[in-house]
Amino acid sequence: MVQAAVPSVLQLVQSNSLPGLVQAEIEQLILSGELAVGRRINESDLALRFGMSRGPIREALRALEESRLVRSEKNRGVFVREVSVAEADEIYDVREALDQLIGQRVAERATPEQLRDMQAVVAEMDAATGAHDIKCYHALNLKFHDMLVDFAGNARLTETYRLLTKGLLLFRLRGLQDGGGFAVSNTEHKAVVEAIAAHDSVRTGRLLRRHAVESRARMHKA
Amino acid sequence: MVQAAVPSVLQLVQSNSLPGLVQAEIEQLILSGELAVGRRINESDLALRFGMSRGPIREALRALEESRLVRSEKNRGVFVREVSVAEADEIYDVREALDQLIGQRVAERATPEQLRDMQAVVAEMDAATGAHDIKCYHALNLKFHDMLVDFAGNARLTETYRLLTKGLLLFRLRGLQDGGGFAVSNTEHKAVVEAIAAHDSVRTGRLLRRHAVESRARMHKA
DNA sequence: CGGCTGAAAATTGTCAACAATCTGCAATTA
DNA sequence: TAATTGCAGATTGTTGACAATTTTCAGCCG
Repeated sequence: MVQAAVPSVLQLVQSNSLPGLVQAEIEQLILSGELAVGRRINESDLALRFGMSRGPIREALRALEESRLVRSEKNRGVFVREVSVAEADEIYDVREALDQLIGQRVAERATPEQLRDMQAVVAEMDAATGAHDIKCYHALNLKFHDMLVDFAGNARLTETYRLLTKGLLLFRLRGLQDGGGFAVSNTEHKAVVEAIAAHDSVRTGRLLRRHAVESRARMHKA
Repeated sequence: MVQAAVPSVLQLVQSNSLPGLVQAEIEQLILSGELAVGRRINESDLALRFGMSRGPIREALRALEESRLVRSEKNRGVFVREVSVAEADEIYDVREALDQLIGQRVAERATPEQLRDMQAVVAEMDAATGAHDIKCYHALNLKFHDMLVDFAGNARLTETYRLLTKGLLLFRLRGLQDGGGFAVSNTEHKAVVEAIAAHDSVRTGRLLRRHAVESRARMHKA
């Protein structure tokens, strides 16, 4: 019996190239923390693990280097990047500007259905806050901001934003701090969603930017 | 700012890897238009041209794919990307937001020496405008905006901005339009530099954003 | 004449081997 | 003992060959 739900592994393998697949795989390994930050990545090990030769692995690592998830030293190997506080600050600078843009656009374009989806996620975050489920809250928080940038309807903006977000994710992996203030953070989310519901693009932009600013402040506290 | 001699080819080859070198080389080939947009890139040809095997070429192409200068189709090859008007519009959306940020930061941080450098480039652009030297004006214009983002003092912002700018450059390669309005464009530059000289970050940000908006409008006219 | 078929050529995808370089450690020497 | 040297193992860098796939084009049929 065949599972028709997933777009079928066959099609995935046919459309995406092998290096592309392992690129996504390695990215997950990094973002999940299984490949510790700062550590060297052994090409042969990965090749063995994925059951292929080193060629595709090297191509994947080259792509990951371009997206700044790894850095490469000639004849020494590629390392999982360590994002410093200073660089996280740089990223936040850019992110604040982009969040304002995202807020404006999403307030202009969000459909009623999309609005309901966002409200649902915010409600789930409330539940996670009540249950003190930090992991769940983080996952939902990521999902929420992913939805926002998607609903902004600008593919290039999405790409740019995701790239920066990955850098921030990498930073948090260094010393996974609690950060605290879930309730406060979700209060800000609610205000954003309300502004979107009112189709007030200026206010949404301002609120989402401020949310980024506060998020940066919470990072500094930890 | 003076270019302090090239850091010697030896050092370059020792620090940068072979794929990294050819990546920069291919990027130049694309941005200079020598590799026409939309055309397929032949790996063997490039390998022959640069005197190496296909391995490093493939790695370079993967990196270029990640930076969206080429797209890759499985078993068919990689193609120089064609940037549509719609995508150029998307890029401009992001660029406007970033230009405002750049303006703010540069107004806060620019040193007197940097200010003089910027004024010098603007003067050169005036000369190029008088001589109707379009090519020269374009080069100086690129240089000017590169200086601005550099002087903003945020490396990640610089990376992000340059990536988007390359996309726009690729778009212009499709049908290299004159666009017109050099004099107008440089008038805007002058206003920006004046605001920087006054260390008025809010005004500089607003002006630089508006400059991007006008630039987009000029693109649409052509 | 136009479209189909299929084999040859061209091209990409992957691999395994070799060369170059780095790392760690033991032996040597002052 | 501390520093240095040299060797062995491990790892990355690059290559050429082969497999898989696509493209091209001549021949054929309607």
